[in-house]
Amino acid sequence: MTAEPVTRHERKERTRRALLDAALELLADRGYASLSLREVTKRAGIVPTAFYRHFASMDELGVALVEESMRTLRSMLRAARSDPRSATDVIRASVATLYEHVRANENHFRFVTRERYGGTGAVQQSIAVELKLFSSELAVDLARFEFLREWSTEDLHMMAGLIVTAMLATVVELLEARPRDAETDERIVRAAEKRLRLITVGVPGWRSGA
Amino acid sequence: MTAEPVTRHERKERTRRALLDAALELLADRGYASLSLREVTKRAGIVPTAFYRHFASMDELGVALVEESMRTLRSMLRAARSDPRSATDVIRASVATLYEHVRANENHFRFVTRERYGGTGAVQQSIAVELKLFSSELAVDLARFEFLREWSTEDLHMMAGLIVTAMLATVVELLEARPRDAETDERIVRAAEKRLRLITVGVPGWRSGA
DNA sequence: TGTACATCAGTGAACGCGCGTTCACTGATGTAC
DNA sequence: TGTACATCAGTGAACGCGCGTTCACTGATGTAC
Repeated sequence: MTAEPVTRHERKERTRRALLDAALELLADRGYASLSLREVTKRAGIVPTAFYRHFASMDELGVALVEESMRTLRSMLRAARSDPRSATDVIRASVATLYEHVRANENHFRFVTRERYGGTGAVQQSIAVELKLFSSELAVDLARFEFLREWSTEDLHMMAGLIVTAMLATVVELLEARPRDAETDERIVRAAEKRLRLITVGVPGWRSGA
Repeated sequence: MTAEPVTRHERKERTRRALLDAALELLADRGYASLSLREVTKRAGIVPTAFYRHFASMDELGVALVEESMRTLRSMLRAARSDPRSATDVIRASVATLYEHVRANENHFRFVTRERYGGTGAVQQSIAVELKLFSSELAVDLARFEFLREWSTEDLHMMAGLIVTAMLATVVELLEARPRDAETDERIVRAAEKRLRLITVGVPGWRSGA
């Protein structure tokens, strides 16, 4: 039993966290546009007007959620890069990393996949920008592979985009998996690996000028 | 100048059509969940309460939009099947058909791509079901190709799902194309063809048991 | 360490607004004879 | 064809509700001396 002498700054940070978490929880089965400021504050345990001590608007909170979620996605990319399992099978290791990160951060992944095409609000624009950057990072990673050495930058971006799209489809499958058991997860992971294999198995036969 | 002797039934049908169109127009830059009954009726030119003469709820109107949109997608699939251009290049012909249908029915395609992952409402569930059926239809089409003869049903569905996902990504690119000119469209169409080629070029090297 | 004042996260009342839905209605169209 | 009644798409007033935002406030925490 500690006395917990929290500073005012710490308290404020906790409330901010509570607002973000409340929003993420409410987003479990709805779109961001349908969230109301009053709902979020109610769930966070503060009065509606106190919201403005932390964000100027719901849009601002939404963009903060995008940034936080993209941090999760980038940490996943970093983990995939340095995964020792990659030595034996890059695809298997990458999908495994994806799987682990999705299950550990379902709210973030659900938010991104849901809002990705949701409209033209500040949240969606912010996600579009971030996902393009993310896709570019992946393109750089792809360029390191020996068998992709002679590919043009444009083709690498095309492939990266296709992989990101295929991976996000896998994310959606994982989030909507029913029943929620190891067998279903296993099936989805295998399908994701197959998709990636189908994409990469064509690489040697690829003619850039096609 | 005809006298236009419209029956009561015809008038009702026109109003229903006006409601559907009003909703589709409002959906140009927002998600379905953010649409209000009053907005839709206002744009359709009727009083809010008259809405109930046509739909029991906004959910019901939304599901009607899904059915209508999926009819557009199916007509596209039918057109692609019988396209004479396929004789020389199936991929090029299919992407061309997609392109034409998207530009001719932007509202329907925008609606489907937007709402696909939008949440767990009646509209989203309805889209999920219809897209699965659509993907299965495509799998059947794929089975007709000589070089896919020995593929398992499961693998054909996997490939069909990947193609649908890649195609819907292309749809989004077309709908968000800026600037709106022939050059930009051309670039997107070429990228879409490349993606499909990358997917299919791997087919001969595919090991089903991989 | 003790005091006096400043800061500021959170409160609670109040506002005007658009919402979905009810209800009794109107008047043109449809139908039976 | 003409009349009398039925149908029903659309009207308009009204309701209670949750919304975002304003404002003056409270009282605990922070700071200066």
